[in-house]
Amino acid sequence: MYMADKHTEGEREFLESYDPTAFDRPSLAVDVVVVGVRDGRVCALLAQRTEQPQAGRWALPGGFVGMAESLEVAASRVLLTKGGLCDIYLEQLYTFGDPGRDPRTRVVAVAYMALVDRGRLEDACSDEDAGRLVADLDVPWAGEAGGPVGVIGPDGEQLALAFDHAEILGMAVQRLRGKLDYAPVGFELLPDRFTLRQLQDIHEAILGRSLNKDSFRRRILAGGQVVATGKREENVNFRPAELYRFVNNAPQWARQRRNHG
Amino acid sequence: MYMADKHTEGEREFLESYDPTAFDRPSLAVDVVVVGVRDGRVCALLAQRTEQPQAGRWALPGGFVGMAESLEVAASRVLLTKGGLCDIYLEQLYTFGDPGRDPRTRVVAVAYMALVDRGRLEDACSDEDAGRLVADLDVPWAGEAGGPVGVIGPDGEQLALAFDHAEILGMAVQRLRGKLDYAPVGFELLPDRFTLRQLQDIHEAILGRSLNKDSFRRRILAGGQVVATGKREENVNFRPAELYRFVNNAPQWARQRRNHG
DNA sequence: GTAATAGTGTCTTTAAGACACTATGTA
DNA sequence: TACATAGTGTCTTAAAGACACTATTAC
Repeated sequence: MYMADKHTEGEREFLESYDPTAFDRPSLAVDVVVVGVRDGRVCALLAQRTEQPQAGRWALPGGFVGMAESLEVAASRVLLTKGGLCDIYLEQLYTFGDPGRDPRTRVVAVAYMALVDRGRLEDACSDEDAGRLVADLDVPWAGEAGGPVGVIGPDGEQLALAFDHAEILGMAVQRLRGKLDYAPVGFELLPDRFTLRQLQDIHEAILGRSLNKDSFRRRILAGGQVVATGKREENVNFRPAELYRFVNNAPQWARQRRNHG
Repeated sequence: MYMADKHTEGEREFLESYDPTAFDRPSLAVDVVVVGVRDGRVCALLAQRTEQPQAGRWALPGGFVGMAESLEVAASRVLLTKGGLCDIYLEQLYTFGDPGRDPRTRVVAVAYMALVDRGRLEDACSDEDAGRLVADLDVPWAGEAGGPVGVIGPDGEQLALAFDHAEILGMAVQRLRGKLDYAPVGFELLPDRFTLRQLQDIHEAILGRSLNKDSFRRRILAGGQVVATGKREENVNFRPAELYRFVNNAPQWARQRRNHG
């Protein structure tokens, strides 16, 4: 057995018991939660499984990690080959490794979360392929409690998720909510130019509750991460709002945590 | 190649390309950062490597993940066999998978963080074994910036860390700092009965800065997570402080996130 | 008594929530 | 003009920081 022998000392046991070919080892995969916000609801990209096991169920895009490939590169590859997306924000979420989470064999999945604006999300989905779908999330808990999260299909029905992917989606929502008050999450989910109202809608969708308009504006404007462009939105039936853009001025107390790579 | 074939559709490529025996796959290990606080400094358990590669350098306790073993169980096993510790707080930190992080072969490490009070930490270290050490951390950044973290030996010298373990320690410090204001971190690092001053010392050590005494007391007492025991500390040369204990009253807005298992 | 730290009361400052009000676009 | 939303000013409230003050124990 690989298990450490208690009778040897220190790190020696670690090395002596190590033989890269002698033992079975788990398969290693990455699964990517591609998150967007659409009409005030958080949504994610899913693909319907066509083969056993779990045929017909909806799964996160994923793939196995190659021997010479970093986890981030594997996630980017999945994003490109299964969603046609590149150059988007990506961060590691959590690693799911319960034996039995995949009925075929032991598969440990490193989950990543990608944030895309609505336009790019719909491009990823409109690849004619009927097996792909952007589904709204149904979060049954408030605050940061956490737990599994369901998905709602285009006709309002609950979709069946494959494996432990409801848990992975739950972790993504939990992480998003937690990051919202110290990281520029919203800007990854919006186009380059956006109104403060659009940004507030994003925040409200992620948190699952409404926010105070005045306080939100004050907080965002005081934060110094947005700057007015002098331009205004068009094609609206009422007073058009100022368009802002995100600036990464990285103040000294910078709290950004991008890829930890 | 494992890489998805772009010419097939949906999840089919995922399944067709999958053969659990056909391809090399990374080894999977867990590394555990056993964190404590000692004399106002955050410290961690390390073991000196006795064999190549990286012989003489200091490493986190770790071990390979068995085929039928969950990641949490593997981390608990490492904690028990390499530190004699059981039944302590454990949470997943981050997964480190850069090719080349281990010179022997591709090893992906799921890092966990364990929190122990000072007494148990010193028990873990005092196992006569000279290859084991509890070392103070040297955090070269403020706030939540993140980055590698060094360790200081008993004579004040900087110790050489193995592999990417300085990065893993950095992630542990970053996570601890981030959790401090919404999770009952300090209680895991203290004995059952503690004074508010001890709790404040823990917070200050983790954050690396001093805190306002009044505000800290108000915040902790208002939080409802501690209750006075009516007893006082003993063997001090001045007015003894009230001893408190932690209560998990789990209010409805509960923000605890223990093991995500 | 003195020294040293525990613990309280209160003022100031800061940021969020509430809400009334003005501004500016379309139809 | 009416209407709908954008954006501002100000009052209230809650929590943190500052600081003076009292309390209690060892010596």
